[in-house]
Amino acid sequence: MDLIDRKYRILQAIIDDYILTALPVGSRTISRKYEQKLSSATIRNEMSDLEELGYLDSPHTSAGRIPSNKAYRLYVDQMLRPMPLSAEETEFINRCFDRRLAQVDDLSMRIAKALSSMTHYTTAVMTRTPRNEQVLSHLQLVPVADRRVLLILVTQSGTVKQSVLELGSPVAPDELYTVSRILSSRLEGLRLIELPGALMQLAGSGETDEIVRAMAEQQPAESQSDIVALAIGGRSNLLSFPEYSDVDKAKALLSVLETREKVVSLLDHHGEMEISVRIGPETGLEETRDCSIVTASYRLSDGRVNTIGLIGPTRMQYGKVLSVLSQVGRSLGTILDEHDGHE
Amino acid sequence: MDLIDRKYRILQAIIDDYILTALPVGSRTISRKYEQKLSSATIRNEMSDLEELGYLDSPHTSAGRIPSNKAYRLYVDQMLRPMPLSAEETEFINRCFDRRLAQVDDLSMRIAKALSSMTHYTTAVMTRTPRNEQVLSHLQLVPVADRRVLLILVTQSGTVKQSVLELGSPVAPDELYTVSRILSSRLEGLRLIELPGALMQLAGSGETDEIVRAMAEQQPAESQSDIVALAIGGRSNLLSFPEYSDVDKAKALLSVLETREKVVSLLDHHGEMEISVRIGPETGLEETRDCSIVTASYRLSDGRVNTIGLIGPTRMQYGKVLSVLSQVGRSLGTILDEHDGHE
DNA sequence: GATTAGCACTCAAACACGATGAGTGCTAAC
DNA sequence: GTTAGCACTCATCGTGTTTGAGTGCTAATC
Repeated sequence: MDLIDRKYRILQAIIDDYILTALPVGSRTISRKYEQKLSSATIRNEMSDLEELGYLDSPHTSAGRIPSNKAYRLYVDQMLRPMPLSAEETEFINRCFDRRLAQVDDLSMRIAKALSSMTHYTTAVMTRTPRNEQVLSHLQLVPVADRRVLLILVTQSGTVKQSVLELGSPVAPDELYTVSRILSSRLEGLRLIELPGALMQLAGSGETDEIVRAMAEQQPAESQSDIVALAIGGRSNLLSFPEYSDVDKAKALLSVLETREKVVSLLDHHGEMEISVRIGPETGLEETRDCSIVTASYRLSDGRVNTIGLIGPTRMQYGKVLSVLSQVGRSLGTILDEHDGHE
Repeated sequence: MDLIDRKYRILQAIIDDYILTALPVGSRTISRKYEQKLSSATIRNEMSDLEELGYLDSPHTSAGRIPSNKAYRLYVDQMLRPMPLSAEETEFINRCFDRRLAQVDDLSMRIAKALSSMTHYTTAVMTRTPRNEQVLSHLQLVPVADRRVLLILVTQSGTVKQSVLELGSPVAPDELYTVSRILSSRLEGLRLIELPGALMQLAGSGETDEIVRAMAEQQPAESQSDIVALAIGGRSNLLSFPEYSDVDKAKALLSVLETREKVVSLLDHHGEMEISVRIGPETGLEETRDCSIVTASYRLSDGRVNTIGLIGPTRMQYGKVLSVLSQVGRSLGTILDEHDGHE
């Protein structure tokens, strides 16, 4: 459905204005601020058409019009002008990645905070580590208490997973080191999901039986699903939007952010796009039917997938958000290249 | 200042009622619901006295009275009746600690969520690991990339710290294992803050120079301050309280929860008490001047300090909160005894 | 002397009401 | 096709009124 040039421009003006003010926009406003050649009456006619076409809604008869989800869709897909970031903003983003990169979790939180302070939306950063792509690089058993042993698994991507094993009888520290060396050399290079099987096979081979069995028993439980790390920043930003001046709405949305599975489902978009914009019901949750979510996903070379998501009212500053996200993508790319380049 | 019995009872009734309803309570309410022997006029006289004594405030002339911070203080210190938990509640708390205990961080989050769902307040759990009490148990270097090495430090308490070392030139994996064994046996038993010094001394001893030096250089930066892990749950609960139906107030409080240092300062009370209740301005932050914070601290045998805090309006269900917290303390104690008992 | 009934008074909250003004749709003129 | 003009709608805002929960005070009662 092509919109003739003028309708198109008017629609764009309406969306721009509404995104800025959150107030229903009337014909007069457009005529004065955006299309000075046309009278408000003309605009009115066009707006009437646009409503009929499903691009505009009217909250009530005398209140101006607001863009529909369909309009936002069109806006995002076709109307968005590239909106370059200021030098300070680019600088700011780069500085976030500047320091010696600490644990991923920490970095995620830093990204989340930075993005929410730049955009004034709420940001969630998810790092998903698929179990079945993780390859064991090193294994270490460390005595903690008498019959309690800390098992440390290091994967080739440098991720560390730890868990505690309960043993039936005490084991001497020295023995643990020996077992660690043996197991480490035997199991190195296996994918994590293959561990339980491999351990079971080794289990019959001698005195270290019990440790191996304990490991074999514990692993399956943990290898079920991917490891997902979440960091969320800028929750309080939500409360600045007039759409959440109703406390109940704000509460509902905050509750969603407190439910891990819901946040994951919001970030896990199934499309193929690197950057995706989902508007209103497209977000997939009832509670977010008048939110929009913009996500960007990056697949790291070690198989991990990083997803950054911003959430806000459907009246979102898509232009700004998309520019910021793609700049972050570029910066992140640089970092990761540096990091993995020499492998 | 002793209050004669009747005044005391009336004050208690007022506080109880206000905590329940959040509405200023009038003389008639007390006369009907709490002190049926007395007429509202009598209550009025008593209330007038109580106001003069500083235990009650009146929002305006014809609106009943609300307890002052001084009243809450008295309430917490002297009026609180022990309020045993129901069987289900105790059960619920125990279940939280039931499963195989995963990483501390995860446990913290579980505690935070559980407490906030039980009490309907917001919960923060802080685990502070003092650098200078941490003793090295094991050290391992793991190759990640060509000139990038993952350093894993395991302390005697079972905590794992990891960091990435940048080397000037590549090192063979086999060499890393050898170095790990040597360093591990040499450094074991040292406190973490002693590491840089010890490493410096070792640095002259041979070909492994570079690795040791890299470690020595990195450690000081990290050993500056304690490690503090934070988990916060139940933020959205705040929005259920009528005192936060004003979005701006809610936003201000949520912002505090987003500022790590502020949360830490709220949880880090300097008193000696295991359980502390701070009311209004006693919380120490301007932003929380009409909140109360109840914290419970537990010093673990390995030197870590665990602090659990609940935050809500000064009109807080102190009885319930204190019972829940002390039950959690008991459960946590059991867990930790099990955990450390055999050492 | 403590308690209570009674009464005048206060004040926030709720409600009704009209004025205001931003907006629309329609029609007729340009 | 565009625009001026006009009748109409409706949320918002200020105003005034009512209502009711509350107080303080005084005088009568126990």
